Amino acid sequence: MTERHLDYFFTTTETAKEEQRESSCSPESAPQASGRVVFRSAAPKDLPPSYFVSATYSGEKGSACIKLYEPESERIYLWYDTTGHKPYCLTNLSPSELKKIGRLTAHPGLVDFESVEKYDPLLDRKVILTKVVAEDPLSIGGRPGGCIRDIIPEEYPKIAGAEQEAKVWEATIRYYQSYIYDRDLAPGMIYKIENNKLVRVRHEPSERMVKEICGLFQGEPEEYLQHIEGWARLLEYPAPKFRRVALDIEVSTPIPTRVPDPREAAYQIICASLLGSDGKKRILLLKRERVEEGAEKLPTDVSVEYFDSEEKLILAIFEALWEYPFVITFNGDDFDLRYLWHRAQNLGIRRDRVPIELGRRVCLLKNGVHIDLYKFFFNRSIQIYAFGRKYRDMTLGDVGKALLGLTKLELVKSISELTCTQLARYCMRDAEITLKLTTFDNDLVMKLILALTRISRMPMEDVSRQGVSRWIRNFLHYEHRRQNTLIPNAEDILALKGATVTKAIIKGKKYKGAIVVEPVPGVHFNVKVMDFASLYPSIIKVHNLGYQSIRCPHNECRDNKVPETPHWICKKRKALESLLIGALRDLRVRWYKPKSQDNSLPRGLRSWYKVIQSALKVILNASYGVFGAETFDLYCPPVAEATAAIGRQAITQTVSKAQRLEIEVIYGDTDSIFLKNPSQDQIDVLSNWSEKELGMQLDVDKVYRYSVFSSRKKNYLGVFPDGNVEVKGLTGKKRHIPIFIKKAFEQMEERLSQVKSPSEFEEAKREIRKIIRNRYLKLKRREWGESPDELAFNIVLGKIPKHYNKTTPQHVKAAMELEKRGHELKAGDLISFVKVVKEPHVKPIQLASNSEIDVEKYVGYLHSTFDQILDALGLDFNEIIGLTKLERFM
DNA sequence: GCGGACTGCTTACCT
DNA sequence: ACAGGTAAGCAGTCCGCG
Repeated sequence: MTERHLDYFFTTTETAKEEQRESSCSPESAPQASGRVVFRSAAPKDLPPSYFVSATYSGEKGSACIKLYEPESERIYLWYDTTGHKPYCLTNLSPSELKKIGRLTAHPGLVDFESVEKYDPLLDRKVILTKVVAEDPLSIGGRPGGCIRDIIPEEYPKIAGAEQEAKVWEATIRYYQSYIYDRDLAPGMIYKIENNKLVRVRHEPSERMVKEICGLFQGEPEEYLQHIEGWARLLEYPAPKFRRVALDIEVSTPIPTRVPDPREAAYQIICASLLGSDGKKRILLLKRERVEEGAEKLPTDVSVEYFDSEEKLILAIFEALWEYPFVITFNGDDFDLRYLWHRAQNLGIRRDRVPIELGRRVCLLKNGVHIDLYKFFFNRSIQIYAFGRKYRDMTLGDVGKALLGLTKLELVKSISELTCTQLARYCMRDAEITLKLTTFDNDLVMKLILALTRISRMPMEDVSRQGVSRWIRNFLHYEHRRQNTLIPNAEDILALKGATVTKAIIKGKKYKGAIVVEPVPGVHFNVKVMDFASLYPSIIKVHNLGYQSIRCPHNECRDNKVPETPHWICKKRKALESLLIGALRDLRVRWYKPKSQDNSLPRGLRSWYKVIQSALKVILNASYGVFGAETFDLYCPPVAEATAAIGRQAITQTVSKAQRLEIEVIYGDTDSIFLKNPSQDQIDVLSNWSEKELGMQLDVDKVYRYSVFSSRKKNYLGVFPDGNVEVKGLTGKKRHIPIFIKKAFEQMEERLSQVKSPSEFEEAKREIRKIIRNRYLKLKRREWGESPDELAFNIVLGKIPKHYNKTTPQHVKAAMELEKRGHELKAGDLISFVKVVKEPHVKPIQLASNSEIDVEKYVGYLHSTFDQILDALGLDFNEIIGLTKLERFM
C-alpha cells in the first residue's frame, strides 16, 4: 500500500516536470497557489496540429475563444480570435431607418450597420437586410433592460407607425456558434496555430478515403455529392487519445437520506478520488479525529493522500482540474463541481485559483473540457439508439452495471460514519465506474462525443449535454450560413406553412403517424422480415422534404401532392434538410454500416466505423421527429406530417404488392413487413419493385426460424435460426414486472428456443404447461424466498409525488409511504413495491414482509403475462393451473 | 350503496 | 424538451338498480 501521510500533498515530481514544459507558454493569469503558479494555457504564437474541442466567448478578451487539445503534450491551449469577428443580428430595416432609433444609436454596445444580401428560403428570393454589429454578445441579446434585438422591434413602430414591421433574425444564436459558422470552422477537427492564426490541417489518409467514398456515389447530382464529401471528410478523420481524469467527491452530511445542497455547500468535503486515464489513481482524504482506520485494504496501485485541512484538499483537487485537459464526472454539473465551487467560495479561496466556471445549469472548466456523463447517458436518443436500452435507470450504479458489469459499493453506514478506508474504497469505485464509462469498448463514449461534435459543429461540452434536436439544428444553421441563406424565425415558418391536417389516432397528438399491420395470431415457421433502410430519412431525401420545399411559394409545384393531405412539395429547389439528412443516411447505409461489420478491416478502424455508424443512427432516428417538435427551431409540422403520410403509403403499397405476389404478410410496423415462408424469388421481386416504384431500398433485415404472435400489435416473440430468442413488447420482458414472474417467462423462452420444427412443438407445450403450473404452485404455497424481493414491481416516478393531481397510481401510493418515513424522492426515481392484502393494497418493498402478500394478485399477473403467448400456442392458463370450469366461474 | 361500463391517466414499450 | 401508435393496469366517474 503506497499510503503517504503528508500534511499537504502538494506536487509530485511528474507535475513539477510538467510545469517546466509549460513555462514556455505565456500565463494568462498567474495567481499564486501556495507559492506556485497555476496556468491557464494561452496558446503560443505557433501550435502544432491540435484538436478543436471547444469554443466559448471570453468576456475578458471580448472575443471568441477556442480550446485546442494538442495530442502530443496532451494539453489544452486557449486561442483567442485574431480576425476581429463580432456579434451581430439581422434586420429588415435599412441603416438609415435604424439611425432614427435613438435608443439603438445610443446603445453603448452598438458598433455598426452594414447592408447585406441574403437568400430568403421562405420567399425563395434574395433580400437586402442590415447586419447590426455589436461589441459583445450581451448587447445583441441577453442583458436585461434593453438589448439590440429587443430595441428594434419595440422602438421602430413608435417612430414609423405600424405600417412597416421591424423584424430581427439570427439574434438568439450563441455567439461562439455564430463564430464557428461564419468562419466555417469544424469542431472536433485538427487545426494548428501559425503566427497567431488558426489554420485547418488536412490529413492525407482520410482525404484518400473521402475520394473513395465519393466514388460510391458517382452519377448523383453535384449539389448532393458536395454534402457527401463534406460529411465524409468530418467522419473519416481519426480520433486522438483523450487524456482525462474522473472525479468524484464525498461530503460529510448529518442527514444521510438527503443529498447536501451544492449551492449552500454547508458541509465538509471529506474525500475525493481522481482516477486518470494515464493510470494515476489518487485518493484525497481529509484527516478527521473520530474516524479510525478500518481493517480493509486498498489496492496497492492507489496513492492515498491525507490532508490536515479541507482547503488544502480542495486546492489539490483544483490542481488536477487545471492540469488535466478532460475531466469526467457523473452529475458534476449539479453536484461535484458545483459543490467544489461554492465550498471554495465559503472557505475564502481566491476566485482565480478556482478552475471551475460556474453556470446556471452547467459547470465548465477554465482550462479544460468537463464532460458530465449523467447528462450524456440521460439523453434518450443515446440511451436507446447508441446503447440499445441496455441501461434503464439513469444512475451511476445502473449504467455502470449494464455497460461495464461494475457495481457501486454498498454503503453499510452513512458516508460520515465510514472509516477512511471504507470511504476511500467507496469513493474510488465511483470514480472507477465514471472513468470506465469513457474507456470501455476502445474509448467508445469519447469517440461518440467527438463524432457528434463534428456532425453538429458544436463544442464537446455542449454536444454531450444537449439533445439531438440541438445537434440537428446546429448543423442546419451552419449550412444556412455557409450558403448565405437567412435563418428563418420559427414563427414565420409556422405562419407560412401552417399546421397539420390529418387526424391522429392518439388524442392530443398533432397528426397521424405510422401504420401497424394487424398480426396473424399463431406460430409461423420460416419468417423473413423485410424493412426499409432508414425509412423516414429516405423519404426526406427522395421526396425533397424540408421547411422551404413543403408548400413552397410556386404555383407550378402544387400538383406534386403528398398523399392523404393537401400539401405539395417543391419541384424547383432542393431543401437543405433533404440534402443533409439524405447524405447522412446514404453514408450510413452504404459506407459506415457495412464497414463497421467488415472483418477484413483493422480492429481500430472498424471500431471507429462502429462509432460513426452509431452516431449517425442516433441523428437519423430523430431527423424526422424534430420537425414535429415545437421546441425545434425549424419546427414545421407539415414536414413531419408529410413524412409520415408518405411512410404510410410506402408500407401500404408494399403489403398490397406482397399479397399480389401471393406472399402471406403476417405482420408489419411502420417500416417493416413480416413474410411467411417466402421464396427467394418472391423476395427479389418485392425488393426490386420497391426500388423502382418507391425509390426506396427494401431488404431482408432478419429471418426467424419461427415467430409467435398473439392478436396484439407490437407484441411478439421470434426465434432465430441459431436459437436466440427475441422478445418484443411482451409483458414478461418489461422492466416493471416482478422477477418472480420474469423467471417463469425466461424458462419458457429457453424451452421455445429449442423448438426446431412444428412437430417439436407438442413436447415443448407440455413443458411450458409444467413451467407455468410450477410457478403457480410456488405462489400458492408462498414459496418465493426469505423476503418478498422477487415479487416487487418496479415503476419509475414520472414526477414528484405531490404533482400527481389527477390520479394516484399504485407506485405513487407506495412512494408517499416512503416519503412519510423521510425518504426524499424525485422524478426519475424507481419505486419498488409489492401487492398486499390490506388497504391501500401496496407497500414499498423496504417495509414489506412475506405474510402480507396478496397471492391472488400475483396469480392474476402470471395469467395476463402468459396469455400473450398462450393464445398463440392454443393453451389456456386456467386449464393449466388445474381449475375446473366450475372453479373458474366461481 | 354497489358494481359494471366507461374514460382518462400513467408507464413501458415499438418503429 | 425528436415523433406517433399500442398494451396494460388502475383511478375515477357515471349510471342504473325498486
